[in-house]
Amino acid sequence: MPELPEVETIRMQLNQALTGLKIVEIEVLNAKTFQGDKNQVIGRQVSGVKRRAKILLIELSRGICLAIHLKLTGQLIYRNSKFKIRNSKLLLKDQKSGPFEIDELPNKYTRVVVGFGDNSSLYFNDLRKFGWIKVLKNPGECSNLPELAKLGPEAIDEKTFSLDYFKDILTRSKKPIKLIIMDQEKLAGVGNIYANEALFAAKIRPDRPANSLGPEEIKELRNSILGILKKAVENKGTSDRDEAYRQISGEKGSFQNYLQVYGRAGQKCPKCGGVVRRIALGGRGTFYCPTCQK
DNA sequence: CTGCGGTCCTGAAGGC
DNA sequence: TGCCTTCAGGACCGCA
Repeated sequence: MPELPEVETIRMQLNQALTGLKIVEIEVLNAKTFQGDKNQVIGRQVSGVKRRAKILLIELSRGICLAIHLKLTGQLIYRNSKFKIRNSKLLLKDQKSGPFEIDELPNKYTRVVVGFGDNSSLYFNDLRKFGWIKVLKNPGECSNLPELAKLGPEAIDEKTFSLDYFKDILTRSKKPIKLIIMDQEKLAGVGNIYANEALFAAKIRPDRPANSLGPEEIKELRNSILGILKKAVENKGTSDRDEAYRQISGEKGSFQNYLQVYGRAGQKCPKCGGVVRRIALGGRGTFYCPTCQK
């Protein structure tokens, strides 16, 4: 599922691909996915692509902005004319790592298609239909959007996500620590995968009450969150089991190769050889090593 | 304020 | 084989 590193990867790639292009068409295949008036964005040029937490902001001319949340199964795939058909599949040309097979678009999960002036297209695919695109009229005042107004500091930014701030929010709650670091109002951008991985790296059990962490543990957990998010961005995100997340080319990320506990219930802990356990916290799958994490 | 559970949605997996 | 039930999961919403 797309979390901060996946959305940041998509942001950088879209910023490179879309900046300067003019939107000429919006095709809405699932009405609930696109909220707002598409006529307000048609004819406008992309000035840049930003991100806040897990939300993408495609900024357009005249102060209009498209906000996009991929939720669980959203993908943004960008296609231009550098494709050719072979055996009903498409192959991407001029890839450094050699051509790779990608599906034809639109597919059965395509909910919105954005067409640009150079004949390229951006496909919003979303199996579960939880994701959305919203038209914002005042991007300079993104606080107008409830989803943006309440967000905590960016979990990848060591300045606003300071040690003092982290200590403060942890000492105020006795909720399980994993729920706190996944709470977007307290810390923005961490989802289930990176919460599990950061807690493993910091050797802290996910069900520990937040206010039971000592000063060294708090420091260690903050460093783990910052470090893992940065490494995940360097690896262009995690394309795990349900295969939902893709880069805008359709390629997978590679951070799934570095996962230690997420999705590995019953398998050996990579550190101690014990068995990774799965519990439920806040109704979400939670993975940890009972030996390594205290 | 906190905490809990329902809701959205689809496909995979399990039961019989 | 095939139908039916269960479940995952980010964020919101309503209720106790």
